[in-house]
Amino acid sequence: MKYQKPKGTADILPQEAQLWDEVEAKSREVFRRYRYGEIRVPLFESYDLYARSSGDTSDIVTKEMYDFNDKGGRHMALRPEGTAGVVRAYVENKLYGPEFPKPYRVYYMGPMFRYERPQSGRQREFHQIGVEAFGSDSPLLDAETIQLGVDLLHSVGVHDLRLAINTLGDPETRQAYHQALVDYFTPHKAELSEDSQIRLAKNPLRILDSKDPQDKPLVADAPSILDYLTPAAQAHFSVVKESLDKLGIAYVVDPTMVRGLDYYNHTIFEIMTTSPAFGNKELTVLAGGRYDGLVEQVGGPALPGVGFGLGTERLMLLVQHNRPAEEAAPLNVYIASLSEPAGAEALVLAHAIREAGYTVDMDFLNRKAKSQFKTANRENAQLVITLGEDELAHSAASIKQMATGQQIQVPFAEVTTEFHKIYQQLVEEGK
RNA sequence: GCGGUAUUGGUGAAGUGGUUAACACACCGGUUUGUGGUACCGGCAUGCGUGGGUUCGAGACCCACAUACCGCCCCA
Repeated sequence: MKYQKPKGTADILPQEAQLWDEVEAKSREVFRRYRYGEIRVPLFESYDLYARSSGDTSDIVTKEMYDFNDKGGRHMALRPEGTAGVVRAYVENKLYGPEFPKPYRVYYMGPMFRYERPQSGRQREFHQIGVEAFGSDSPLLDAETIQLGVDLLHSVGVHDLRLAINTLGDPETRQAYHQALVDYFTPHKAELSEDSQIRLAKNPLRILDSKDPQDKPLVADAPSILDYLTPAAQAHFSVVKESLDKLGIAYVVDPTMVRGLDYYNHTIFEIMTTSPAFGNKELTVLAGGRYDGLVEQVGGPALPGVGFGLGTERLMLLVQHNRPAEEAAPLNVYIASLSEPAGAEALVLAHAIREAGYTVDMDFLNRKAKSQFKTANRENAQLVITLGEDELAHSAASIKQMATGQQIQVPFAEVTTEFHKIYQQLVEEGK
C-alpha cells in the first residue's frame, strides 16, 4: 500500500462519525444548560505556551510534544491538551474584562496531539471535549464542574462511574508537601524502582502514582498531602466535599492521585469506569481540576480557573459498547432508470423530491432493472420510482411501494409538485 | 523511548521451502424482453505490509523498515 495513515491516527468513517455527532450534540445540550459557550481556538500554538503551562518536567513536554519549526523559524507545537490554548485566548481577548460574566465559561471539542506510542484508546491524534470556567475561586464551582462532568457522561448513557478526588492545595501546601516527600523518600532511595529514583529528583509527587510493585510498600507509608494542607486549602477542599455530599455524588478521596500537568492546584478529580470496552480494566474517561495561577502565568490577571477534559475516543468505546447496533435509516425513494434519457429525468425528479424533504438515491452505473431493485432493497428503500421508455412516453412515473409490492403511475408533474401527498398515501397510510 | 506479538483479495481466513494461493462471506454478472427473495451457474489476490538477502526454488527462512495490537513509561 502506497500511503498509510500516520502512526497513531484514525479515520472516522461515516457510520462511526454519526455516533460522534450524536455524542457531541448531547454534550452541547448539557453545556447549554450550564451556560457554557463554545470556544474554537487554534490546533497549534507557540511551543512555549504549552511548555510553560504544562510544566517543563512534565512528560507531555519532555517527550510527548508534537512540535515543529514553521517556515518562519517559529517553534510551534500541535496542542497536547486544550486548556493552555483556551487560557491564552481568554487572556489575549481580554475576556476577564468587566463586561464579561464571571465565571466565564467555555467548552471546546476537537483533536489533541501527543507524540507517543499508540495503544488501544490512546492515539497520537485523539479528541477531547473539555470545559474551562474562569474568574471564580469558589469551591462551589469545583463541585458544579464535577457535577457537569457526571451529567455529561450520564447524558450519553455512561453510568457505573467512580469519582476520585484529591487536593493539591495551594502553592504553600505544595511546597511543604514536596519537601516532606523528598525528606521521606530520600533515605529509601535505593529501595525505589529505577523510574521512581528519577522521579524523586524531577517530580516526587509522581512516585505516589507508581505502579511498580517495588514502590508500593514505600508509597503506602508515605506522608499524605492531606496532612500538609494550609487552613485555607483545607477549607476549600472541605466545601468541595460537602457540596458533593449535598449533590448526592459519591466519591472517594485518593490522596495519591496526581496530575500529568503542573498547573493544577487545589481540587483535582478523575472519573473512571470499568467496561468490557476497556477489557474490563478501569480507565479514566474524564479528568480535571482547578488551576489558579495559570491565567497569570500566561500573562493575564491573577484569576483562577477550573475545568476538565474528557477523552472522546474512550467515551466512544463506552457508548458503542452500550448501544445495540441500530439499523440504517430507511431511504425514502430510490429511482431506477433504464436508459440514459431516463437517467436524466431521474436526476430532475430526485432533486424535486429532495427539495420536498425526502431522502433520494438513484442509479449511476447504468445497471439493469433487477440490479437496481436489489440495491434499493439493500438500502431499505420505501419507494422505488422506475423510469423507462413507457414512463418517458407518458410523462408518468411508476412508483412501487416496496413493503407491499403495490405499484402506481403518477404524472411527473405531480411527482415534482405533490410528492408529499404521494408519500403519505403510499407509505404512511399503508402502515 | 524500551520490550513482546502480528501483518495473506472488500471481509473472515487456510497455507509447516516445491506445480495454477484453499474455503467461506460480501460484491458483481447471468439463468432470453423492465422489478426485490430463494436456488443454480459464472466472475472476483500475476500476488501474500515495504525493501533487501538466503535458495535451483520464498507467502513460508534471515535482516532492515513501516504499521497495528499488548505491556512499560505516561496519560484522555
